[in-house]
Amino acid sequence: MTQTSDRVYADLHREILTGGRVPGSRLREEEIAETFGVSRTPVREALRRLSADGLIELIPHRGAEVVRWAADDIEELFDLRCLLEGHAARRAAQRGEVDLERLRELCARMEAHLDDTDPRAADEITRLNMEFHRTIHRAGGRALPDLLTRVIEVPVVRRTFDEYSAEELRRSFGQHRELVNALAAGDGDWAEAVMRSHLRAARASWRTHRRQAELPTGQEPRTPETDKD
Amino acid sequence: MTQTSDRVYADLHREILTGGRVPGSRLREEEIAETFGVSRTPVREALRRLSADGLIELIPHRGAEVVRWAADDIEELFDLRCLLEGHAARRAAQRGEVDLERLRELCARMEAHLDDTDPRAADEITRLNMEFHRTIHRAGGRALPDLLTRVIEVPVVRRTFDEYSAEELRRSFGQHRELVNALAAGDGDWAEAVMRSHLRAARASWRTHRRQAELPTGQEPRTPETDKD
DNA sequence: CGCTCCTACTTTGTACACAACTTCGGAGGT
DNA sequence: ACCTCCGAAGTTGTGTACAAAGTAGGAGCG
Repeated sequence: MTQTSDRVYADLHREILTGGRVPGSRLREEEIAETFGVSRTPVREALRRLSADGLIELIPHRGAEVVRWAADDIEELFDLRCLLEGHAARRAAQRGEVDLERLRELCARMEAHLDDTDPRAADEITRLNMEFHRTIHRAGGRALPDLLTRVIEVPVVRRTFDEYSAEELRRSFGQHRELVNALAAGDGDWAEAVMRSHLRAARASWRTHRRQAELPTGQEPRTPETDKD
Repeated sequence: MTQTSDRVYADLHREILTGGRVPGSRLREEEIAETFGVSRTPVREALRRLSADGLIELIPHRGAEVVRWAADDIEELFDLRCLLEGHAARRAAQRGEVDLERLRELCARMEAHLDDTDPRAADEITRLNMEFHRTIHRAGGRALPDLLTRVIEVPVVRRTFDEYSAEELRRSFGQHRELVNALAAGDGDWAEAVMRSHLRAARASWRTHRRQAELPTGQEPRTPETDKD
């Protein structure tokens, strides 16, 4: 659990989220064990944790495969995220234990990448943005962070901020700043409203880019394993 | 994963929820392995799953112990449950794919135990009630059931319907019936409202019985391992 | 030609042995 | 008397071997 297993988990986790492991592809224990140069034992533990995260599905005596999410499921997750993160923002504002300085620092670091043309800038923004939201989750209560992890990671799969236009980025960062203001004011209603609109905007953007990304490839009409569910 | 591990997981899960394993007590792999007559390997897998459920906490090189939940944390979980189950009820009503016949059957079976004096009746009602709520969760979307499991199981620890008075039971069952009506009507607002009041009532009952159970024992002021968190 | 059954292979599930880490106790020094 | 350091006991982490289950391919039969 502590060292080898953690490393395998973290690496597989990243591979799945960045698209190195395609949804539907199988994960064989031995193959992964060889790749990382470890035995199957820590690999198994890592796979169980990924399964608990909802990122892969374990089938008895058959192995694991990366979960495929239909568009409807992602829509549902956006709704849940809106609900739970709105709640987290409200609670964080009311309890007043949120680390405002840290949030402002994260805002500044994200804004510093506004005119950054380096392709890796999107990854960095994604990381900072995740940390920004997580900070609010933690301030919202004890049970919220774990719950939100399951809801957020999935729609984030294969999606980073490189799909955002400069204008969308600017608006998104502006909402972050307003969120910090609402939290600083201790106004739960305000914080929840900003968070909800922030996430609705993200969903709208996702819908737009999804349509653009879908048509060219043309691999959607098949729905290989989804139809039997 | 399939046979031995599942059995160990299910048994430990039940032991924790029924109070056989007290919060704060440690779980040693070897002891559990001997008790069940299996090796440590499936025991480890079961412990990881319980950890993912939020029922136990794993400490590297030290072992696992049953999670202690403070009263404030349980309050928070009731809030989240209210939020998510209300959402589930709304969605279930709007989508109209809920199995109304099954819900009515579960209602009838619960009501049949209203005048049952058998002490095991409370366990049966708890089981039926859980199934009633789960049916609605499933009708509310794909991601909701797993999410709600984590939120609901914890406050249910060591608590069954034997603490309910006959009047509380009757009111609770009446709310179930009204919920079915709201779902049948496809009225999302109605369904959500009924669900939320149903759960708020449950929380009020929990608060009352908690105060009664707390004072006699007098073991609360110590807070053994909680103070360091 | 198609269907069924059987065998061989692939992959996961469990047991067991050893290594690594943490913790607690006592001996020694200041 | 107290603090520090060292060592032994106990518990988890990892590696490896074997058992069990599932899957796919081909041979035999209808």
